[in-house]
Amino acid sequence: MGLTRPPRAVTIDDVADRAGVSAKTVSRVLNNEPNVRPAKRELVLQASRELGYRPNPAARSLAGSRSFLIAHLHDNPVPEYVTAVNAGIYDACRANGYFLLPEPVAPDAPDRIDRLQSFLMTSRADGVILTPPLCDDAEILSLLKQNRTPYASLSSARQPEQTPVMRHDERAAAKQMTEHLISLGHTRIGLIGGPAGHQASVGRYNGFLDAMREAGLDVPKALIVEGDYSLRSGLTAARKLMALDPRPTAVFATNDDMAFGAMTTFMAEGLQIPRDISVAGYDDTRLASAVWPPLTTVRQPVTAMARRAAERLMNPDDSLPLEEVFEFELIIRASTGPAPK
Amino acid sequence: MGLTRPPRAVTIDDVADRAGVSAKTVSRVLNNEPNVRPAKRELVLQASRELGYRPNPAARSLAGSRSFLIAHLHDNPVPEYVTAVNAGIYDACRANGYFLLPEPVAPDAPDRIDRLQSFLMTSRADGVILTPPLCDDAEILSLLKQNRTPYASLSSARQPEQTPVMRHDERAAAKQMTEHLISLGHTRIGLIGGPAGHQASVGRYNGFLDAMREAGLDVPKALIVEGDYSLRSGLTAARKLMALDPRPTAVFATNDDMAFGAMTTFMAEGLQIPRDISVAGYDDTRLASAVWPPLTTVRQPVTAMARRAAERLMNPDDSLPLEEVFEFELIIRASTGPAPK
DNA sequence: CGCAGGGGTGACAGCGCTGTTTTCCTGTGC
DNA sequence: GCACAGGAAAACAGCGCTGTCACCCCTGCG
Repeated sequence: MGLTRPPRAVTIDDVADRAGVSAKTVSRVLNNEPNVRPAKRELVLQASRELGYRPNPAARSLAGSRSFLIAHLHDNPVPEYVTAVNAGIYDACRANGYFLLPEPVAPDAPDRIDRLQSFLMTSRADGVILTPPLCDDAEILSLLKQNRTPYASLSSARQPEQTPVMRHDERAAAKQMTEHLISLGHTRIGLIGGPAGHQASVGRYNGFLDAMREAGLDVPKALIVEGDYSLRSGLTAARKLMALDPRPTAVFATNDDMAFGAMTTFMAEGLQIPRDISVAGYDDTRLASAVWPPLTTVRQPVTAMARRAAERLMNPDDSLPLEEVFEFELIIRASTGPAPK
Repeated sequence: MGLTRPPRAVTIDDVADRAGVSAKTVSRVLNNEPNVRPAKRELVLQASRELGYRPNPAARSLAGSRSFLIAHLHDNPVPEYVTAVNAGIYDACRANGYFLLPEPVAPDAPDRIDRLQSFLMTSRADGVILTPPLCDDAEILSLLKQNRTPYASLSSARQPEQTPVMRHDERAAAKQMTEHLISLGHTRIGLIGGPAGHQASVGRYNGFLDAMREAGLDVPKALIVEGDYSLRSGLTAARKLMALDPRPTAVFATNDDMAFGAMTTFMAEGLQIPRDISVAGYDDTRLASAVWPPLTTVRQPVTAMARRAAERLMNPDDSLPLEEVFEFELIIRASTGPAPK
């Protein structure tokens, strides 16, 4: 059983021989270590190029006791989000000679901590990237700490440890989106929020309140419905909002999936969007521009944030601020329009 | 620069000492090699359990000259597809002690062959999973052959080499879908096909023709429009179909994204789906059930196929047939309905 | 009762790198 | 012209496993 392939030739010794230097010097050159005369450096580089030499990662790992692996722990149910994050980490890894190891974490599995521990020990990943909602999971953070595994996160929550955090200002974004709706004449605006435990939910919720309050608008409890970022929850939340009298003329769902769910409910009930009701989302997933009408939403630079997080992990620099804040962008499309008279 | 972490303790020697056997015997037990007496086997297993021993993958790779890495080369633009494939490979890898290494391949980059070569040499992946449309790329197949890298594919095309191929019967699926439309009374059915070079396109196209021909229905050239599996191409293809007189009463898009594009065009033009025009897709992506109206489509067991492909790669068995055919499923939803009078 | 044959086991030598130590060399100051 | 510091380079010893081979001991058979 199992795969075995004939080993390939070129080793560091071949390069050393060809360049007329020691293996260690080759190692120094290829790892950009100091104390090599430029002439020799060039010699080594050329020999390496001519032979098409690629260091054996297993040997490097074993000798250097690092794996050149960055793990991406993910439990986000939206595949596009995971893909976007992966893309960013991948870029950074490639540029630094690391590899990306994506590792799904079952959100509610009771043995997820054990499995994660096992993953950390078997993979020997040098560092870990955390994304919401995993990044706010205290158990996991403490497991990482205990394993002394460095990590960086894409999160909005305050982190308990001194680790790099990439984020955008969700509160400001949600506020702007709400202001957009208000500027269209809406006064009864429903909010479909995320689960209360979820940190991203808090910022978005507060941003919504900020805008409403500043505009002097009332926010009755009934206008705020809790979802869980799933499409299905958007469906049912929208049904609750529809049942109100008077019903809201606009709905801000705090992620695109719930917005899609809400749109489906409204359209199934015969409402026209945005003529009868406006809908806004959050995240600018791929389908936001694909559905009809295309969805007004907020775009955060997920890939760039992930890239940066991975870079920070591979090139630690204590002089950098732990937190980096990225720009978001309001994407106004056809799903939001003037409030009906 | 770079990450370095304090090495962790437990090695194979620790386990050997505790069990009172040689390191080699521990190795034998943990690799399920024969010639170990049950009693000793149990001893080793227990010692290993007590110490929480995890073999160092770098050392295993170096000594055994295999990387325990399965690469997933992907250039499919639909993130959900890639995610579904990843999930399957991941499962199989986990069960076999391998790791999954996803590697994006830029579809049209001129240096993609060089980059891939470099990837194969640096990663030392033991095997590769190929998905459409990459799996039909002759240059890449020959590169793999040349590197003696084993691979398995999810493909519909006949493979030039003796490698495992997981597929479903696209022609039959497309035929069934077309028959579904015909049974609803449609006679003028438009087809939005994939790019001509794309192998999956051919089967779906032929299945469509099969059904039309069997029903004795005419298929004028104008009813067949070529897309490229992107949402945008669905948009424009639908516009061409709308311009026809008489216009089709149903459209079969050979993937969901193009179907979404078509739906958007139709709805933007004021048509109601399925009252005025029916739309069917292919792939059952996550959003097929999320848009309004939910999309009638074909589901192929992508994850299961990917899992199997990876299993076949890790446990080669010449007695198995190279090709395995998986069941598809017609998912009838609300986007298709009776033909208008 | 002796011997071939084979299963069970351990000793040993690397896999291809890098960290550490040691040696060599070059340039400086007096 | 010589001692010496410190940079450049090589020597060396592993990292933690697995492949190979030698060995032992047991069985079955003549």
